[in-house]
Amino acid sequence: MNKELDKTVCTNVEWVGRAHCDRCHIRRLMFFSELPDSAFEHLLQPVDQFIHAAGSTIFEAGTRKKFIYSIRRGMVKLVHTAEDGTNRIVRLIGPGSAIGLELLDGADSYHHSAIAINQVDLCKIPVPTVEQLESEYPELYQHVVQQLQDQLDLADQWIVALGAGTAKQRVAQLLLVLDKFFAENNDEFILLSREDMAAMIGIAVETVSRMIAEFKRQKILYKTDNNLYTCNTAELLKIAQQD
Amino acid sequence: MNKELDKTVCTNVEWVGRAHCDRCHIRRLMFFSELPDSAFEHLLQPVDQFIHAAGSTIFEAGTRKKFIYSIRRGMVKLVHTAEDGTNRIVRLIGPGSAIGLELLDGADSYHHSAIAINQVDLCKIPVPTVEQLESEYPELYQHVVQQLQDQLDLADQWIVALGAGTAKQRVAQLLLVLDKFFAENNDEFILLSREDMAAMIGIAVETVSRMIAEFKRQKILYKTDNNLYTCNTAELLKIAQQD
DNA sequence: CGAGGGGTTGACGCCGATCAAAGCTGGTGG
DNA sequence: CCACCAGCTTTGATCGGCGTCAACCCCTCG
Repeated sequence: MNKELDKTVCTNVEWVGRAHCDRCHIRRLMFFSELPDSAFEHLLQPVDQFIHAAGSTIFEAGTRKKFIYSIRRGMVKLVHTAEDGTNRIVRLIGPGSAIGLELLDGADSYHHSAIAINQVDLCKIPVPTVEQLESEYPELYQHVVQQLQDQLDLADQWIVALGAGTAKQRVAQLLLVLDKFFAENNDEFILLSREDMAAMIGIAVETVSRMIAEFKRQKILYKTDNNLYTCNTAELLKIAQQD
Repeated sequence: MNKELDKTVCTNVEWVGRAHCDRCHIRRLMFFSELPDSAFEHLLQPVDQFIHAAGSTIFEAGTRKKFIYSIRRGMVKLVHTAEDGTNRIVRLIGPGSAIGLELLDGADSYHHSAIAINQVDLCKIPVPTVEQLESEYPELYQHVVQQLQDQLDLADQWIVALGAGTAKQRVAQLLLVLDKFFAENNDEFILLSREDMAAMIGIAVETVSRMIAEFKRQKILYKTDNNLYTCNTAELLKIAQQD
């Protein structure tokens, strides 16, 4: 695979302000969805809101911080970097999901690196605050369980869909995943860099490029805007599953 | 991949008896490890213990049962079967781990099929019983979270180690995984069928066979007993990571 | 304007899928 | 007890897909 060492990593982060969960207008999507407003009156440590620029690192694998992050907007990749510098994207995380949950479970450092793909808007929640709220409101456990189960399903889907088949099938599957990922808003989705796509499905960058180019030529993949695309899902499904 | 339809599935199951969790001598390994003995006095529905023969199905994906299973002994494979009959092994589960946890989270059917690899000894726990105990003893949530997090880590490891690299590297990684899986007892481990190994790492059966044969010839993999093997982990690591 | 990064395309060689056939093993029944 | 068979494993031969190296294009930014 590709063995590029980290180029200068952009870590452009902007502090938006203290989060006021009791007044959050998307709270039902977020990590504290089940809690009553009163839960936030005496937090051990405050929750802060940040905006990360595209490409900036949210946290790095192995570092011993004590925060989990709930994604409000944008798309995050979880990356595993091997000793030899090879890195593999293990999961894509979007709005409403949380990352760094391994810290809630005795882990003393993050298991992956988390990097913003586009501009990401998130809440940074201290672990002690989560633990405090868990003890006061056991229903929060339900939410953690839900989050973990969802991510486990994602990981399994990753193994099944993106880890087998020919290069063309995998790219088709990947496009379907991206399409579904953005489905809430509209049919359009952001096409990732070829390098990211290659790191997701474990094939060479050039091969990804060839397949994408072929799909474009066959009008299975249309460009609608700058790097917004639409795809013919029926056709992609056929390709992904043939033989 | 291989598209064999289900041959006659062996479902040889033997009921061992009612489980008495309060007297279980391996309870600290099991699903109810944190609970006091008194917790089991008034269970909504009883916990039963079973022995599954090698190859027998514990549950099938999509079926609407209401039980989770805690593995006492043996090895279980979680299998995803695609529409075209292709099946892929998504995870290996061993003693102390639980399967079917998706039911605790609103899922109305199992996400995978679970099949015993060798003889498996397990406890069959009704979901209502778990929910009852969860409400009485919130610390049980911690254990569920732990289980899910462990399985998520396994899935990620699967993606990283078994989903990339050459066929030789993947087989080497797989042997290392098997070795670690059995590490508690001794160095020896059971070598799976070529078909299972192929379904884990997404390559052809014949290729797996070739690689295994090559490792045997190079004395990196020794047969010690019937189908018990030992491996030279240092050498395998070198192979798995080279370039 | 040049430099640099990402994307596309071409040429080539090797890895691994596929098809085919031949050991090997355990189980079954005569 | 042996013959036979079915299923698994091994090995060989062939061919296509894809990784690799390399050149070129396009766009952005200094």
